[in-house]
Amino acid sequence: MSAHRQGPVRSEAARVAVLEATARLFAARGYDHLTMEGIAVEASVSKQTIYRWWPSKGAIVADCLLEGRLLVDSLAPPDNGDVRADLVGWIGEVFGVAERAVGETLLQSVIAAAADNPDVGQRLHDALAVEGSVIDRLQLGIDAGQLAADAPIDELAEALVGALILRALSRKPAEPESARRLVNALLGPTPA
Amino acid sequence: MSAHRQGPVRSEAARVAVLEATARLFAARGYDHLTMEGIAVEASVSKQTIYRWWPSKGAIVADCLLEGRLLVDSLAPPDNGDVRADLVGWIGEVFGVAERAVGETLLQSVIAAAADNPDVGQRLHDALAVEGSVIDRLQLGIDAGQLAADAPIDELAEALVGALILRALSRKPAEPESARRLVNALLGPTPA
Amino acid sequence: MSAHRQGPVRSEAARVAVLEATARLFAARGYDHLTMEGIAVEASVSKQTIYRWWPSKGAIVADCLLEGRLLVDSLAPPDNGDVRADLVGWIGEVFGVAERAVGETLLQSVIAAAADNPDVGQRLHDALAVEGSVIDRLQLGIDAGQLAADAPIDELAEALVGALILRALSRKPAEPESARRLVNALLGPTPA
Amino acid sequence: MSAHRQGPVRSEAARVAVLEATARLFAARGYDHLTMEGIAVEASVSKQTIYRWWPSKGAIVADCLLEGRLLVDSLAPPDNGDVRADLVGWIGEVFGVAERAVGETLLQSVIAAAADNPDVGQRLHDALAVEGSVIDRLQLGIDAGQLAADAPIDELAEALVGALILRALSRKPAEPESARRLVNALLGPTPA
DNA sequence: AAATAAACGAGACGGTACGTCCCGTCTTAGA
DNA sequence: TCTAAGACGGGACGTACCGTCTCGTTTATTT
Repeated sequence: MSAHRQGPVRSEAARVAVLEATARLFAARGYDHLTMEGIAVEASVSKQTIYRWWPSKGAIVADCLLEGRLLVDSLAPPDNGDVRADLVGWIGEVFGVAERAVGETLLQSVIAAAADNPDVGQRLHDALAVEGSVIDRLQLGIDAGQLAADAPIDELAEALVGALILRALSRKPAEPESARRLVNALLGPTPA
Repeated sequence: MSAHRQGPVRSEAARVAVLEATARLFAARGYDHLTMEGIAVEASVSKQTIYRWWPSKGAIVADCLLEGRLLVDSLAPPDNGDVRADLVGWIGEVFGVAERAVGETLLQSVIAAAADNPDVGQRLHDALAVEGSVIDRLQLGIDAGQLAADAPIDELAEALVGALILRALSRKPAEPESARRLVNALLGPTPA
Repeated sequence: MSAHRQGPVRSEAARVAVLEATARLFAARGYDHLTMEGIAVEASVSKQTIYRWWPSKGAIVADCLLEGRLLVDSLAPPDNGDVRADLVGWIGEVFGVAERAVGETLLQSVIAAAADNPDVGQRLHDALAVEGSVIDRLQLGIDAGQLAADAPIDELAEALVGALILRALSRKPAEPESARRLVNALLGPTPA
Repeated sequence: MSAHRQGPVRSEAARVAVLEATARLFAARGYDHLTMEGIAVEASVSKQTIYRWWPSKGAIVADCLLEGRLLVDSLAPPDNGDVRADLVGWIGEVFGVAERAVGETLLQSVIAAAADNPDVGQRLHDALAVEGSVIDRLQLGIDAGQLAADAPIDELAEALVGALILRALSRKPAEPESARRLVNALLGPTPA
């Protein structure tokens, strides 16, 4: 007598194969062109196995995001001493990553996934605006005396990332000068 | 002698029927559930007529946006005297509009459309951040002496709208308090 | 060790439903008005299921023919003792069957199908001229001493059926007298 | 004041262009692939002009047939002295013509057209079995004493042409030997 | 060990929508 | 008033995926 179930357990190999296949296809063709059948074939897994563990392609993408398979670490702003300069540089890099993919996908694809699926939205928010990266960098700026001690870093991070997303959506090229203006508008000019 | 082409001219009735049908279905069921066939039926128009003039559903939605059939005027921030209070109220209203639709669609749907289609992205950017509304309201704030004369209103508008989009994507409920914090973070505290 | 493939097996129910629906629609509206979509609906089967197993409507019709779902047995010439009289009667019957359908279809429809699809052509040839019926009846005529022992029954059957087809194509009404002349021309006059 | 109608009369150029285009496309791609739009483009004529004068593609094909634009004169059996040999040779030639086209079309295409359109059927019957050619040749055979004076040439011609059509439909290759057997079966062996 | 049962690959199934082709009718401008 | 050009509503095409459902095989428990 026991609560243990009988039979084989979930295959880790299948789970990983699905996530890897998804990340691969996502990067290559974008969220829209991602299909359950395509993932199944790419992962050499049956559709049933996918549907057994994930309810939708959005859920798989959310898991990929959670495991850091989609947006690479290089998406964390660097720390070279100057908050403003670091953020300006980071913005350029983010767009660079975005444009690496076919067309210009990646960031837009993630946005599409987020618009389609609440989980992805949550994770996107966390990944970009919360879980460290931007907020941490701003905190370091405060510590270094480059920002006011009471700067509302949560809101600033949100606004900064939001502006980035808006630009990605509107396909405005991200010139350094415009990035600089944005950062200055949010953080104020460099103190004397 | 003439460059005029021969034959019947594009049917304005069909054009309008398609845009109206699209706006109707978009509002009712969201961008994802919007289909070319559905539009054709709703508009009592043949699919071929749609494909003759628009390459994709994204393009139709972009035209709707351009003609103001999707985001109603109520999306322009009001002018009751106080920039900050007006913007806070407006944010709530925007999310209210969004949630009016089935599920919680509208804004998210527009974002999905934008992620899917460059034209929609452009128009979204213009409609929300540029063509007046927010920027105009900020300018009025400067005129009223509530904002610094040299406030970078273009960038601030972009950041504000961006933050809104990010929140819509992450499905964070928009409590007034949080809206207030965001506005204060961007515009600075009310001057004495 | 096994060559058995895995997974579900072809649904016999679907196969039969398609053939029955095809036979029904074919008889009712003719080959030209037969459509893949119509068959799918009538058979309550998805189009994909049809295309999975048949490349074209011609192929489905060929299968119907093979299973005797289109040209009923009554198409075999009877044996009432006199070859010539039996064939004359049979010709009238064939045209009668043909005219039962809307317009005057059936035989013409089969011809259209045959012109359209090699398989149908083969089967039509076999069904009418070879696989028994006419040839068998001629053989009985030889056995009964009503035809010369060395009569070239294969060729005669072919010519007889061919003449029928030609008449069907040219929509000449099939009067008994003309049928009699045809039979006499091919089999020679009744021996004394 | 007069009964003459006003305005331009039917354009002979357009009429001929349509028939020529039809014959060209028919020979090149067969009856099934023939389309009204294709004819209009090929003939540099508007669809309306076609529909003004012909009710269907079948009717156009019938007109082509009537003007001898589809089945060339070479389809008349030659006269080299021996009816039987001439007919055997002619059968081979007919199939040769048929197979000249892409796939194997021509004769089959004509049959398809006949099955589709009563007029074409009539004309086909006349062109092949009546209006001379085969019947005339048989008459010459009678005159030459190679056939019985009372041979039922109308019926024999019909049977002969019918057998040809049946073979075309069933895609049986037409070997000379088999053609010879057919001719002998119909005309009887060469008299001593 | 045997029995049991879940997970797996493969893939057939009823559906929905796609984007294209042609139908036959119609509207417009030019000759 | 006939014509070329071509837009229109409609219907069918053949394809791609959806999410569900068998199959037969493989594997891990539990008797």
